[in-house]
Amino acid sequence: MRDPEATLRQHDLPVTAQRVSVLRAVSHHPHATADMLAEEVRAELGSISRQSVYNVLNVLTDKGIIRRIQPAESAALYEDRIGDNHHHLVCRTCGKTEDVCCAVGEAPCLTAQSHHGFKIDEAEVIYWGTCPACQKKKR
Amino acid sequence: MRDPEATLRQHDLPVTAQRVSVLRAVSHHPHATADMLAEEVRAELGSISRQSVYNVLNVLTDKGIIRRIQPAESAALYEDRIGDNHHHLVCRTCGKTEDVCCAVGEAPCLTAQSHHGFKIDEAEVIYWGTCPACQKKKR
DNA sequence: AAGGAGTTTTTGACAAAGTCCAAATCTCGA
DNA sequence: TCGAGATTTGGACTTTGTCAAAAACTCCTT
Repeated sequence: MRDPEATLRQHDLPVTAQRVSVLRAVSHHPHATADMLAEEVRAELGSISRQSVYNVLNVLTDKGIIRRIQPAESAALYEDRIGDNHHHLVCRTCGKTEDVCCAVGEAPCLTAQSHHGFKIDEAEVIYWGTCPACQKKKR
Repeated sequence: MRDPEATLRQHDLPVTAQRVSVLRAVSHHPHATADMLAEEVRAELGSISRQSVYNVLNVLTDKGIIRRIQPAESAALYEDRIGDNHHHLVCRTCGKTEDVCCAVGEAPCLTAQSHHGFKIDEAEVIYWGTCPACQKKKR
């Protein structure tokens, strides 16, 4: 994210310290939870309410400025990188999350064979496995 | 699910009324939440504690007798149909969930290009879209 | 068929992640 | 600089689920 303020203005969102800081936090810490981001923002601004973090994250997500991912058994994670249709790799043991390029092609990168009349707009893919660190620990 | 009792015995699980009933409920109502299943079971047994529903669902999931799916913004859903590596189609508006056959092949049906050293064991795919009913309502 | 060891079920408290609402505060155009 | 309208706050509340201890039950053994 080059310039949080400019990004907000581009989307007709009033610029507030909370929004700028949350946006910067998401940018610097991809795949962080709302809670982790709140910590980050507090380090910068001194304080922010829990509700504001959620407000900001919801607005940014609605506007398509950031993307929300919600792997099973985890709080929602947020990321900066949007529009490139990449997917995620999640460690079953420690929850570590990494980006992976789309295996197939353009979004939606997969097409269901029988779509039951649904109008599909996204194919979300999560690869589940064990990260290198957790593989070692288990041995 | 042909015979809930036999299934439980095959997995060395003591047969209890609660387990039999929950298993039957999952079988008759694929993609139901723990809460919906509890309702179902109450209609059959008269009552069951919330904790027992979770206990049973957890045991059955651990044993691989049923499968848990957790689409974003929804409570966990359970289903009977396992081992065939099918995926899901979820309506963004009403949450309606349907099965779709795997678009590619055997499990894990996709392989990430760069796996970052992870040992991948499953590729979970969720197709997001709008179901026929919700498409009509919006117009 | 009864006894008992070991599981399950139940009950009630607790926790995490979010949302709802109203009051206070802030942003930005005029 | 003012003020309308949007945002932030604080606190209560909801949902989904887990923890722990006591009561009840299952099923093996005799």
